[in-house]
Amino acid sequence: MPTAPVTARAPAAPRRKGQITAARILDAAEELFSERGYAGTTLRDVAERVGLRIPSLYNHFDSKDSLYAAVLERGIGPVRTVLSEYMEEGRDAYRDSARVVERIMALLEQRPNLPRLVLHETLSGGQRLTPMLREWIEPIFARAHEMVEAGPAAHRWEKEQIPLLVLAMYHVVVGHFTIAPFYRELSGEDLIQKQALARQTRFLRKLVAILFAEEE
Amino acid sequence: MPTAPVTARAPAAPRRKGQITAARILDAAEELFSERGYAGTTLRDVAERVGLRIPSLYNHFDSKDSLYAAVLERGIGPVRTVLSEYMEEGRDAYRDSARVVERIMALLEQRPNLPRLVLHETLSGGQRLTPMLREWIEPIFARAHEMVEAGPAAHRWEKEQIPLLVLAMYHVVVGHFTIAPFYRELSGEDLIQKQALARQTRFLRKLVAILFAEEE
Amino acid sequence: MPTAPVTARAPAAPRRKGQITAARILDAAEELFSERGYAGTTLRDVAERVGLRIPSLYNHFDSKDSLYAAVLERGIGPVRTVLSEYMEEGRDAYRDSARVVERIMALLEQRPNLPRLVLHETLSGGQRLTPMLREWIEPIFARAHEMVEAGPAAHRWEKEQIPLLVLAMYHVVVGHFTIAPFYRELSGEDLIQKQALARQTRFLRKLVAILFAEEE
Amino acid sequence: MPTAPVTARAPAAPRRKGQITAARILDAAEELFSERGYAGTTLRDVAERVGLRIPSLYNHFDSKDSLYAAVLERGIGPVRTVLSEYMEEGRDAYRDSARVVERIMALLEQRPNLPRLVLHETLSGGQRLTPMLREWIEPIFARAHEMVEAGPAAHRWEKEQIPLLVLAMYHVVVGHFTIAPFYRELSGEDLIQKQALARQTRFLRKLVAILFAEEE
DNA sequence: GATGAATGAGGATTCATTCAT
DNA sequence: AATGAATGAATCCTCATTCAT
Repeated sequence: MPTAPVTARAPAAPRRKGQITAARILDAAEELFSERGYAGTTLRDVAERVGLRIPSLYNHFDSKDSLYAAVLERGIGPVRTVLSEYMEEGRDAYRDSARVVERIMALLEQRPNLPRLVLHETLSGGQRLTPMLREWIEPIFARAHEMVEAGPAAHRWEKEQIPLLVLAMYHVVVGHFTIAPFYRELSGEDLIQKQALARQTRFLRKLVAILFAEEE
Repeated sequence: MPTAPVTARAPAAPRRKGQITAARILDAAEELFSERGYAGTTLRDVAERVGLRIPSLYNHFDSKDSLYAAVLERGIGPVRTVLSEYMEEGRDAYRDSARVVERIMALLEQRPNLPRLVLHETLSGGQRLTPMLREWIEPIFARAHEMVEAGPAAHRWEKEQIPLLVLAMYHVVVGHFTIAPFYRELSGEDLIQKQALARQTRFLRKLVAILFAEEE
Repeated sequence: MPTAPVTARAPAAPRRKGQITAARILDAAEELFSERGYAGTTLRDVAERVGLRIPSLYNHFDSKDSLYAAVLERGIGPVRTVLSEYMEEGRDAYRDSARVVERIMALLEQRPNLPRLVLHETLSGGQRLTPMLREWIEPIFARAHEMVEAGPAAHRWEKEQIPLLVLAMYHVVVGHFTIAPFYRELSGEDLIQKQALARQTRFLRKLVAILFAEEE
Repeated sequence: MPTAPVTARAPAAPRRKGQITAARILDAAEELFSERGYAGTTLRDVAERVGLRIPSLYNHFDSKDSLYAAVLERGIGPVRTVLSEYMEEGRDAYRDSARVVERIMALLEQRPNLPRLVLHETLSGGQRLTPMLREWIEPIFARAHEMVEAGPAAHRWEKEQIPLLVLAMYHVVVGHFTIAPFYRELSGEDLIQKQALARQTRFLRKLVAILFAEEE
């Protein structure tokens, strides 16, 4: 999907090559930015990985900064879409709460670099992301908050703990992806493999069940 | 040497001026490294924050790299100590499990930049940290694993989920600190303030109770 | 070829589109070169002003350098023609001396960027212009010199002052055009407008009259 | 004077070396900027001429731009001083009119690159100079205007010709310096040599005498 | 211990130019 | 004739580091 639809139909190949190159640049940049952060990534690295010379990058992006913005946008865009759909879905959101986690996991499976990308921003105060994320994350927190409050586990958590619970879920979901490269280095296991992700999804489902379940 | 053993002598005796300077450099560097990562932090930034000129830094540290190592060492050292104590403590570790979280939280309260520092390493595969952390984190995982297995909640979790559970706890503990600067930007609330940390500790205690509790 | 001999054919027949484009490029380049000099002008600027993309310029000119040469040639050509005519005209050149100024002013009115263009060359030692100008300017100086010597004001000026007088006239004529953009910025008045040029021409006539007049 | 007072007295050599270097950079930059303009001058050229590496320039100036500004300021400063003195001198300015020319010539003899420097700015509309020169040149024109109007030659020139006359004098004075490198290329003679300058000053004095003299 | 000055290495960016389409 | 894409060379500038003072 990143590399353009490539809908393969023969005729009218309009500017295809350029867009493919642009997508390849985005792919390379995404990996590097998510791994090394903005400052730690050089255009030389990006160009090398794509198999281009540095100035060629400028045929597709105006600057390192705008390349970074494009990477971020491409990654966040779909998530934003899914989440905003979810936001508006229905009032009985609690019932879907388990499904949300799965949908997000499915999404991140497609773009496993995204959490690391976002985390880099997060670590530095998110100067770049804040405007973008404020409108994205804020309603989610609000929604989640209200969801928990209305759910069966409401009485289990003090009101002031609910944000912490939401944050905790966020950390567990996102953390799984962010720790992956390090975990691989440490244990040899790749947490992002299909199988590992399935396991984690199951785990998350259970976690939700336990934490949001009614206390008997 | 940079970490300044605080050579105890007369307690009122002011440390050598040089050691004070070194500590101030470490402080500044810690903040910057944890916020911007290694590549994103320049010696100019560090020097400016300390109120020195760049070459003066070299009177206290051999290189940017060794400054970074010193920051890491100073931060991680105490944690390592506490944890290794804990590792060797006794076999009835489960009983202490709740206390561990609190001790770690108390530790991180002293050095709230540490998680972000470590996370930066983590994100990039931890080339720098791996050797250091392998010996630190690995036993913890092992220990935790065995702890959970021996605990009352063992039957609740499938065997293959236990590492995920441990990781999850790690993410929740660490994530709280790493998201702090961003959360402040977003909501204005400082998650690292004494009060917020106390609340989070309470929350964690409950979390542990729920997740590790015996299922009735 | 760039200067487009205007291959005469049917006078009404529109020049080839290519030639029109070439002329538009020359126009844009002339303005930019005269304002910013060779180094300060980029092909991007030129292309933008013409409404083309950079590579298209190469359909009309071999290189930035040859474009510059073409601009220079197109500008200087006519002046050279007029002057060489004048050079050969007659021996009684003095009588025409007033007329020369007017003819030159008329010429420069058509191509007011030319003096700035030449001046840029002049400032840098004229590496590019010297060969072209040596054969152009030198005879003029010679001629002017001889003209003044033979004229009625000869006794007023010491022999060694005559070159300075000629140079002075040159500076006044050329300077009027070169200072124009700055003068406009400063005072709002455009020295190159028809009216202002007419005034300057009258002023020059008077100047010539005074400086070359017989002293009684 | 550019290279610092160097008042040679032995003691207290405070930061002498750095200022000397800075002055040498200014010297080199002045020559190059005046010859090739801002865009045509590279820091590599400057550094080479000074015998430094490029980054060293940044120990003395913040940027190419600020180096340029410093060159301009150093050059224009003294002229500004002299002229502002002159501006306020006395009401009987006409009597001094001849002397002004000589004083300006003396000044430019010290800093013969200045006119070319200024001319470069002038050619491009003087974006950089305008603010600086507006306050410098404008009063001069005003003053000169009033001077001529009050002088004995007033009736010779139409009122609207007076600014042209002032401009003409400006062009002759400045032009002599700006044409010098080209003239040397052309004729081998150096117009900036002491002797040549003396001759030009005499010529200017005569010119003033003629143009501002009473018509009999 | 602190710093001004110098510098090799490298980083982002621009520019003129080429080539295939 | 026009242009998207690619690129070698160069430009300004920053950075970590060294050294003499």
